[in-house]
Amino acid sequence: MQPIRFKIEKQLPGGARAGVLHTPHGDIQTPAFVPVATKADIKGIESAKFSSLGIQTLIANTYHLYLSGLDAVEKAGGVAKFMNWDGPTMTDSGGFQVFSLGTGFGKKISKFTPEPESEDEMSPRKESGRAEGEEIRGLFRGELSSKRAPAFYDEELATSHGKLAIVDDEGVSFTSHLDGSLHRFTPERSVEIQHRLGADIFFAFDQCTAPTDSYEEQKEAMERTHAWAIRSLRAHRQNINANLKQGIYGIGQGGQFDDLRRESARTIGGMGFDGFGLGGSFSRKYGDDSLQSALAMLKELPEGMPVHGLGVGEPEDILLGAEHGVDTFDCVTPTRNGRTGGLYTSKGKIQIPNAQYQYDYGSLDEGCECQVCTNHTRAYVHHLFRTHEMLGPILASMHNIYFLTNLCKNIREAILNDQFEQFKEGFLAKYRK
RNA sequence: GCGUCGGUGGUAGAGUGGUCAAUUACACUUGGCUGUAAACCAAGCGCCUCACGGCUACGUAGGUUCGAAUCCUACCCGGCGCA
Repeated sequence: MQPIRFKIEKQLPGGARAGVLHTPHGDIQTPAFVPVATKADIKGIESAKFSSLGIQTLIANTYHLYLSGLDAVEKAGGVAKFMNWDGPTMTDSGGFQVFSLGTGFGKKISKFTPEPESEDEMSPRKESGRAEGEEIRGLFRGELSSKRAPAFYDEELATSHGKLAIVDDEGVSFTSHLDGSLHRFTPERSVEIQHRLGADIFFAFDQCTAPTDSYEEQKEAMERTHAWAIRSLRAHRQNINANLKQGIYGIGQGGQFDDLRRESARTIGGMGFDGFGLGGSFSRKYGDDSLQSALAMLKELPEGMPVHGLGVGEPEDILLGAEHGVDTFDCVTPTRNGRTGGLYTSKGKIQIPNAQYQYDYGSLDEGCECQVCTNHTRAYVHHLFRTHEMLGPILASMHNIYFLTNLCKNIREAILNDQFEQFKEGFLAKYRK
């Protein structure tokens, strides 16, 4: 029996759908928002509070837990048990870190060739650093036997421009952002770690890109992601025990190019994954709306395959995604914004530390029924931020999470009641006011 | 009373003849944050101006100097010591 099963309860002609995602640790009513628990915690929020905030599941991170805590998590019986959370969990593959640790940002990231050593400086410090680098190079070079000249790890290159990671076709080499130690991920390694983390749903190792990357770069990353998807899936299928308990989602890429997106969806969709992840980076700072392109993938996927939007978390984007049939959304927005003073309200985002809220004794978001809004005022949360009390970021994060889980809940109900359009228009009219 | 050290922008605290409207931190104002290297980052923060630029400023008042927050004199205020 498959660990992950998805049942669509109702689907609208435009694609929006309400469903139930069955996992070994319970059902997820979709569309659903999935808070990010990078290092086995939703920053600032204890697991006992999850349910009251509408949280049905969460997503932890392979990269971070691999660097610290993997053994402890595994011995505890997996991320969920470790956190004392009895609901479903997911883990991300670490693929995003390949991007966020510096291979992205429009830079060339693959197939570096060795530079002849320059002999211009003789300081002992330089010397020892280089010696270490040489060792690493030799190691990685020796491991690889593909006909294509694989990239190798070059410490100097990696740490220049603030980069910590270098990609090649086999995998990615990176230095820990914590202590600078050297590591390497491959699809097989990512899957193995995710087996040990034991989430109900985990993701294939992929290469994330930015919408500012060129067509060639997007294509290359997409093709590499496809190759890694096959390897991830194969690695997973070889572990029978894990197959009984965990489902694996493949990730499609393609950036801002619809044709690549469609090709990626068809390719990944046809591999036999339990679900599909919309890959990419949808931050507005890139100025390009690659989310629209990503949504082009939905029509290419096998019917009934659950779809997860990776890193999609602004209310407007969740609405847009759900409208096209995205079932689950994970994002750091509620916790990161909350921690830094940004609050989601039905009338748009506000900065609670701003001076105008000092004597505002109204609730954070009028009409919100979350435990923060029903118990505290804007003035109080403002004060907590001004005095740097940790409760401020906690309360703000809690409210934001509720705001997004509740948004998804409302979307779901609207779909089931054939009122999606009305709900969407009503929400946006107020939110964008 | 004598001696001595010190008085700098909202605060603390650099600067000790020109490159000083004045380092830095905090505070303050406002932005930003989309698979978390993020309890973070950025910008602004004397007055006027879109800007170029101008004006007023480093206890107060004078003075030396081409030029002073920086040197001198007096005074005011504060710390410390001696009476």
